[in-house]
Amino acid sequence: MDKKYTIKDIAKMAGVSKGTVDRVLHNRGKVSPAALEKINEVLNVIDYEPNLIARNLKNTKIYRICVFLPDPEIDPYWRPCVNGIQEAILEFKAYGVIIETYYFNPESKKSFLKTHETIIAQSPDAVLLAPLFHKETVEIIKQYDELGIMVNTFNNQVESSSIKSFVGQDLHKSGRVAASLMNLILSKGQIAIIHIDESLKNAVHMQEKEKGFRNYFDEKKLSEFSLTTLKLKYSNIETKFSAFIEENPDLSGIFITTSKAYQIASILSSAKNKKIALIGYDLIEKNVNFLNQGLVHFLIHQNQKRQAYLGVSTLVDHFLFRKEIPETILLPIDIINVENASFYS
Amino acid sequence: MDKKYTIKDIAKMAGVSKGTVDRVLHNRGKVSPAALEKINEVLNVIDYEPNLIARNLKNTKIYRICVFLPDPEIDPYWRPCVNGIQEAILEFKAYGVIIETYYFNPESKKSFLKTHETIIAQSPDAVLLAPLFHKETVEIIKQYDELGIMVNTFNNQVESSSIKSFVGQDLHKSGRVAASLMNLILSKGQIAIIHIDESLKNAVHMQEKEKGFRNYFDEKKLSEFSLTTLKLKYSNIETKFSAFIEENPDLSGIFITTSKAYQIASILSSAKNKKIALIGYDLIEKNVNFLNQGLVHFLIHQNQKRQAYLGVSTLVDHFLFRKEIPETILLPIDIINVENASFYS
DNA sequence: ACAAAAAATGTGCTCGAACACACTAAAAAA
DNA sequence: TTTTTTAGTGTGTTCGAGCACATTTTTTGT
Repeated sequence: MDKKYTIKDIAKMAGVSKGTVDRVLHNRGKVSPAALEKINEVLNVIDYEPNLIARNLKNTKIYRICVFLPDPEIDPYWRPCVNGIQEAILEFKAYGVIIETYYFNPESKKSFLKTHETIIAQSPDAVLLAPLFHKETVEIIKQYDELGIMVNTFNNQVESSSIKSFVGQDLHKSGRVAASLMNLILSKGQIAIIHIDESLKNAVHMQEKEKGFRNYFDEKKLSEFSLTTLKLKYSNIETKFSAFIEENPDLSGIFITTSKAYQIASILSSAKNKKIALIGYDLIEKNVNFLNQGLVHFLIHQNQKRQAYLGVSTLVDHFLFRKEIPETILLPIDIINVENASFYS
Repeated sequence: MDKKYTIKDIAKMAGVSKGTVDRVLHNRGKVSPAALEKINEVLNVIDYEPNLIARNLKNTKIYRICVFLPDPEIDPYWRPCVNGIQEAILEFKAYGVIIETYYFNPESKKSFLKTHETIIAQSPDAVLLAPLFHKETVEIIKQYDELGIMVNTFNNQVESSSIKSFVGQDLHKSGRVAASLMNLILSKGQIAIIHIDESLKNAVHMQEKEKGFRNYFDEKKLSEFSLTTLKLKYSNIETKFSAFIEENPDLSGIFITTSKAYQIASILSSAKNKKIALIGYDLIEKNVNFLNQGLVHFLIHQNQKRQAYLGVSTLVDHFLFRKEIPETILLPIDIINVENASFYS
């Protein structure tokens, strides 16, 4: 009853050879109607599942997957991705899957394209890609497509018909989540939406979050709040933000659309400023420190590690186990405060 | 460089036969010091990883894992677990792993022990167990141990030296998480901690959550709050709770330690009561409905589905891939509000 | 009716690890 | 010296799917 049936079993039951069973199962070669019927009869009765282990054993092909992402040395946001990929490397090494990471400078389209060339030269079976530059991304995806290289994207969404899959988060919704939390902490006042980013290549990212954030307040008709947007660059954070605080004494909440909440928290802490509600992104160490100090109220966990891991593992599942690659995997928008933070790192 | 080395490769390189390499790798049989050294030399240079696929192919053993949990028909709390197990069944069927579920009546120790007998009769390789009755659990675990059946537990923690592993959540911490959210919604007032449970077998569970909840308020010295505990049984919820509301007009928050928040929300909604902050557990449909209506503010996601899935998959990983079973897997305490709920189901 | 072509079916090898078994050579016991 | 033991090594088979190739059967053409 529980027995695992093999092709040999089926052949014996149907009174044919395993070759014929194989032809029926894979719909290849010539099979007489009589044999077809006999085998189908058996297949209808028993519950045949091919042994994936045996199937893959024969397949000595080594799969090469290249992961193409910004250099975490330049933008530490990508550091957790590397960990997720590392995990995948160890897990799938034993299955003959080689996973390699290639970094590019997120500031430089040239570096992006150059890294792309390097990857092409490796002739991988698939590429997992963090598509920062829209136009260039569409271009290189076209190239991969022509070379028959499967492409999967993560973190940033790009609309292209050649893209098979995307792993990431709904940024608009994550902005709304932040807004709902802000609305819980505060009952009125001015709220600043602050974009801080070194590369400014994440403009779409940040804007999407802002839209979601504003959308929540608009939808709920929360007129007792006023929302201001502020863009900061690495070089001018301290001066520009201090000036902003000065000009807006009623500021009661800040939503930081990137993982740089700690920079704002740090300025606020040294300024011994009155309580301002702070909501940011990502469980990086500096952010968690300020969360523990009570200066940051909530962090939204983007789970880059899992994004990268899933990006790779769906590809591996496809190659090794012929699983279908889901079109989009949207990771949950985890709400983190000081009490549950420890479980997410 | 990237090559996957096989035992045959090593044998050739060391100038011995694959049998000798096998003896060295598995430390069995007799090997001359000379051969040992030659092989170790090769092993030091290359990075040999046995092909798990080939290893498992030979192993035609069918593993039987029995999952032992309360009947979801009696307590719907366990419904998601069944889904998680179903997922595991499909995923591991192809590897010759049979996973069967056995239900017991959570109200009846007799049913618990009877189901246990049924499972013993199956002589499984491992059991995944939701240990409701403490004394009986310790007893049956001893039996499993003597029969060489591996035991893994989930959801409820039981201290026993024979238990190999536990998958669940830190209940004390989850109480603290609820408290921190409550403290965010309210600035003062009376808060009720309500225990609702049909079986009352989850007493330890609920108490642990209450302890964590109270611990938060104690630790923060939030004297502007007063905490009251209320125990409700299925039969008397409506009357007893209505009376409680009447007696406590200042009640401003309720923390429900089980998944029955919807029952309280339903009473509050029909009573057209003034805003009372509600925090409960579990993303069951009725709870999510009240979350969407704004009557429930937060739900804490216990992720029973994942608990059950991980409970099974760690066992499978152990049998199939000889992975070590982690002693405890603590799932994150997910904070859910109306904005991010959709991503968790 | 016979050869040739086409259709249908069966056989046998491969993948890599694991392990049983056969075998050789050297050491110990007779 | 011959026999027995044991240390050490190699060979060969198994697992199940997949596929190339060989073989048999049937059909077609002349």
